[in-house]
Amino acid sequence: MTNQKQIARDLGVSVATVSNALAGKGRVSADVVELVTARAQQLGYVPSPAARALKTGRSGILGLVMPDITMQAFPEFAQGMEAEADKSGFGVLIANARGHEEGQTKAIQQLIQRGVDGIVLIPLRGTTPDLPFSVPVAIVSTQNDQRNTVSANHCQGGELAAKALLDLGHRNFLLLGEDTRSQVQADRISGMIDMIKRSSETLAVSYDVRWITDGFPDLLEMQRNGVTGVLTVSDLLSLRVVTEAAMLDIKCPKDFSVIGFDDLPFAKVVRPTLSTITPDVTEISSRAIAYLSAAIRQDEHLPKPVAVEMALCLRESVASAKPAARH
Amino acid sequence: MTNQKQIARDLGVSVATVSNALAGKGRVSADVVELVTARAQQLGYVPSPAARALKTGRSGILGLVMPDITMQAFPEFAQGMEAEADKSGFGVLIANARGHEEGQTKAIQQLIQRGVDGIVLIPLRGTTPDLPFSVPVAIVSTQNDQRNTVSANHCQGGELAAKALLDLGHRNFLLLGEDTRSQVQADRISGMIDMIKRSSETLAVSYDVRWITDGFPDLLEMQRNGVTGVLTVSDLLSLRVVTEAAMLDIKCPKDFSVIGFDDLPFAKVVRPTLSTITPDVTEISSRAIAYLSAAIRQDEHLPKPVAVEMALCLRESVASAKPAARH
DNA sequence: TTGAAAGCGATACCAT
DNA sequence: ATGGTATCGCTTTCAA
Repeated sequence: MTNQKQIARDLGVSVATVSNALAGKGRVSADVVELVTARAQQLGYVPSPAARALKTGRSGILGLVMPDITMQAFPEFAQGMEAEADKSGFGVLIANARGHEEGQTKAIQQLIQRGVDGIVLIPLRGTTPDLPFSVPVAIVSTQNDQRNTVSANHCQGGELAAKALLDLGHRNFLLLGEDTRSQVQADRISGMIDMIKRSSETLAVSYDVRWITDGFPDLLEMQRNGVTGVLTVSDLLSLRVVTEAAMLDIKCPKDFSVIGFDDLPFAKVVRPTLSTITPDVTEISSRAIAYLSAAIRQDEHLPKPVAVEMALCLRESVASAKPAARH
Repeated sequence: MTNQKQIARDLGVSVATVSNALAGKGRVSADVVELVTARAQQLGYVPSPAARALKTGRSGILGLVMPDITMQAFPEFAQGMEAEADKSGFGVLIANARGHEEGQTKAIQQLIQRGVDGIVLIPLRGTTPDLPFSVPVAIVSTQNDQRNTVSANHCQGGELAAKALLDLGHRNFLLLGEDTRSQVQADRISGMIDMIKRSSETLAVSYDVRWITDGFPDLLEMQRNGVTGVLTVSDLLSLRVVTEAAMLDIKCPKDFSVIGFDDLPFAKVVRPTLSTITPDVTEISSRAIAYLSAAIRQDEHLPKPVAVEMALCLRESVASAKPAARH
């Protein structure tokens, strides 16, 4: 591989000059800069990241720890992360917690051993990993998590979902979660409940919370109870509800409306297309990286924790409640 | 950060001894090894990857270039890649081609600038990127691609899907693709066709190939034509077919059977659960990495290109063809 | 404006 | 078995 020494020799200048010329810090005459960059180009010079890292103490690499790479919203998040990191000149090294706490700890250790400058951690549900002192960590969790650095505003997302159905005339709700240990899901559900309770002062509303770890709810019973609004914590659950219902000849959106979370790739494809609460992945990624950047350059003032607003995306899976369907 | 020099000073030995002790190459007395490792442990010593990379010329990092991170099978593949790379002591740096060829080229360049030892490339459909000379690249495409290093055997997968439905008595097929430019999809479809044609010597069979870029097929017409077997190139398409059909009161698997590809996460969740042809992601990843490992250590004999067998996974979306439904 | 030289931390060769 | 030291490629300080 071609290096600065070779360029220096070719041009009869010193490596220091080559380095300065390439760094563009203006210590060198324009002519020399011209010459050096031209020759560098010619030789296809690529600076050695190892040497630079050794000298500067920074690798320019961030680590991304996911609870389980097959987690639903991972692709979008990894994509957002990569794009935003790239804007700030960072590369992204991925690590997988493999679904358990030891894996998570190991993933963090490994990233450190690989010399990352900082880590973005999406914690496993229900765990509070002990963080390393050696590199800054940005935690993407939920606003109710003590150590949260940035997250979507899951409560507000839940409120948004509930409000959308309330506004369409729905009064009786099924709230569907998957895993009670997930703080994210708990926040989404609590947002939904808040909004429904708030409207109960002026309206006759009801809701029932179910977690599928206790078994999938009986949709026929749900219908008998006059439920027309289903709010789930994930598009995957929405998909399950819609298709299970179809097998019982309960049709969405004719018989009930449903809103999920995360705008997973299939949501636009399945019929009916699924309404969803979408996180602003770009904004979340960009803030996580801004936090790490600040921490890495040892800024005094680190960005305060924030919860990024979620947005409602209405598709075919919601419709107005028919008067007949109301209590 | 603590380094070898510090350990050497603490123990009154030389850095060379520390390095040798830690490397465990047996040049040092057992006592000293003991001492050194103990002190290293105490101080939480982590070797500097930058220094090691500079000296050895290897970063221990592989790059993974995806066509578009939101591509359907990405999470599984990234996970498999990361796990297999980890086994061989490599880290994985992700890069996103962002759906276009320039992005793909840029992604490759960037990984090189970050000092990766090798690259796993999943090419964008219909592109033949020019590869760098500086690092080895393993291409994961399809067996009909000249430069393929390892891939799933998409043809065989297509045959498997067709055979499964033929065996269940289906005779009239709709083959559904998404994008004609995709070599992977072309191979899957051609495998299906091969199998159907082969059986046409003894059976009365028919098939119709459609690409959804030409519009989504008319499922009512399909039913009128007596089609009971639907083979798609992706579970996402299967999902669309099943749910679009449900809206027309054409039920799967009562009225037709469907098999897709890739075993996407929702396939087990939607009702009916979707039958699919699954790639052996672990095997593919492991072979890609074996290839790169060999290329990196400049082995004479690089592994030959291989196509890894795909497997059939039968779920609720297929059933025997009812005699009445046959021609 | 340019150059010489000192490191960054680990490795490996050559002495001892 | 152990130590001294040159080296990897780059950045940065200090001199010229």
